Amino acid sequence: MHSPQSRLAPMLQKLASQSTLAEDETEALLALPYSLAHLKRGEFIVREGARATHCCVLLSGFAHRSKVTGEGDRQILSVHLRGDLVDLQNSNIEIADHSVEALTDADVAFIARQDIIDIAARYPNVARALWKETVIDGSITREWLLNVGHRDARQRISHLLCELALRQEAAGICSEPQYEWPMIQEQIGDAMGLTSVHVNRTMQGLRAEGLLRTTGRKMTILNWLGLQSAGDFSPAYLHMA
Amino acid sequence: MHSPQSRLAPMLQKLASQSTLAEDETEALLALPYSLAHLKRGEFIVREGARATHCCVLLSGFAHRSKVTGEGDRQILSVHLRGDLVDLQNSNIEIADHSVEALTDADVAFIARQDIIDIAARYPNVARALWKETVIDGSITREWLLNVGHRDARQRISHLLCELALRQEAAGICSEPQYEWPMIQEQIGDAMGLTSVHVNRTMQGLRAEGLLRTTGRKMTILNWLGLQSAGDFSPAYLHMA
DNA sequence: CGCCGGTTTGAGTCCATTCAAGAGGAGTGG
DNA sequence: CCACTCCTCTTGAATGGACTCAAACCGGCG
Repeated sequence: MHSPQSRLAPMLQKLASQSTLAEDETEALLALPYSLAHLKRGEFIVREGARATHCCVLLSGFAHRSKVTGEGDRQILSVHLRGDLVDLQNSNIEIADHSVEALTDADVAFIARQDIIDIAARYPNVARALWKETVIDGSITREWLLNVGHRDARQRISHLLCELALRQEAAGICSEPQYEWPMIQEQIGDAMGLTSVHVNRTMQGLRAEGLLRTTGRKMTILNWLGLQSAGDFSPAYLHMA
Repeated sequence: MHSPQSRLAPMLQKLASQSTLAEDETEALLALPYSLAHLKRGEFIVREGARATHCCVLLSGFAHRSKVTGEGDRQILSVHLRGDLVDLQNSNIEIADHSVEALTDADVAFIARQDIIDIAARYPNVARALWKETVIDGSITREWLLNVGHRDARQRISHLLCELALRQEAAGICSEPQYEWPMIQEQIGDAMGLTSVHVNRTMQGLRAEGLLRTTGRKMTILNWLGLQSAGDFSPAYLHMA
């Protein structure tokens, strides 16, 4: 790839893993204007209800998207890692319907909403790739809905662990059997519709079963098949190549 | 609109309510080839795991999308009504990640996947409208995730009632205070992660509070503000104009 | 060394489930 | 027109998974 050095390479890698892009399309994507930012854990990238002006690409670290109920309970909607176009949907709508927050320290690039719209208008195949990205994001959200709606705590948590492990491998961040584990138990609870207390007890169970081990912010999966079956996990919904 | 009579008008109405389309774009959409089918309640339109070949437009009646766990529990992911492009995401992926099923008798039009891709490639603004449709669909799924993850039974059910009432109004199907009610209690349960027994008891509560009345497959909302507040409902996530 | 964020533990409570069984209503066929 | 069936809604009683509300523990860091 002989285009000028762009920090957007992780985004390209992600898109290319799900769509085929021509040379000129790749170059146009890499040539997108962007601004960089380094975020500390807990900083917000977008706030629910704010006017959407930019789309954020994660260059390193982890982020999550969330919404809150009127009573203040938070639902984490998805977890994102390097290369993800975190709030791509904001290219299409005026007002952000959820927040985006850094889960760990993170490097991000902001691309102006209009630039996304323009490149999509100029390159139909790029439009299709971005659209597909949105579709896959939707598929993951639907699986989470199934997870939260119809699986018990042990299954939910195992399922989440499997998903993030697999996505880390796909993004080339980590490989079997050790993975980054960016979430604290309270966040797992907010993602899975459980309390942190119950997450704690359930994860103790998983460890006791010999399925995994955690040390700090790392996780080791000791029994991949076991964890997969504990989580009723099958990766089709991720639509990986 | 002086284009040849097309049964796809409800789809146009839906798209036009969320995006502005030029005359030629409208005509191209209405000129899409399609095949018609009449479905009986309970018939499947697409099955999870099947190869996606067509995209389905609802011309009348209701449909839902769903996934099942390995244990056979069903999660209803969304409910659709006239004008909805029910499985638009299938234009972008090979294998359907969920099923689509008629909730009532319904008329549908099938549009070939490739035709959707082609029209999107030719008309960037149509691509954008379809993409936006996908984005809004995702927003609704995310609100459902919040609903199922962090609200109690009374809130969940009230929220669902509010959403479907509002969408029926937007689609011009019904108007205050009486609405179509296409779901049986077991389906409400499958949508909200509850058992039909508990749905039953909870809805008795809502009726006892004087919030609504149901007769057969119709529902009357007696206290819109009350139901909205019971469901912690605010319509921003629907991204209506 | 003491604070702080995160994890762990305990005991009591509750919302929702399970497992039946019964009632109502709409359609069907004799 | 009645008997029969199927589907949906309703009700009851017992059970249980997850929650609440603390309090204690633990490791890292200033």
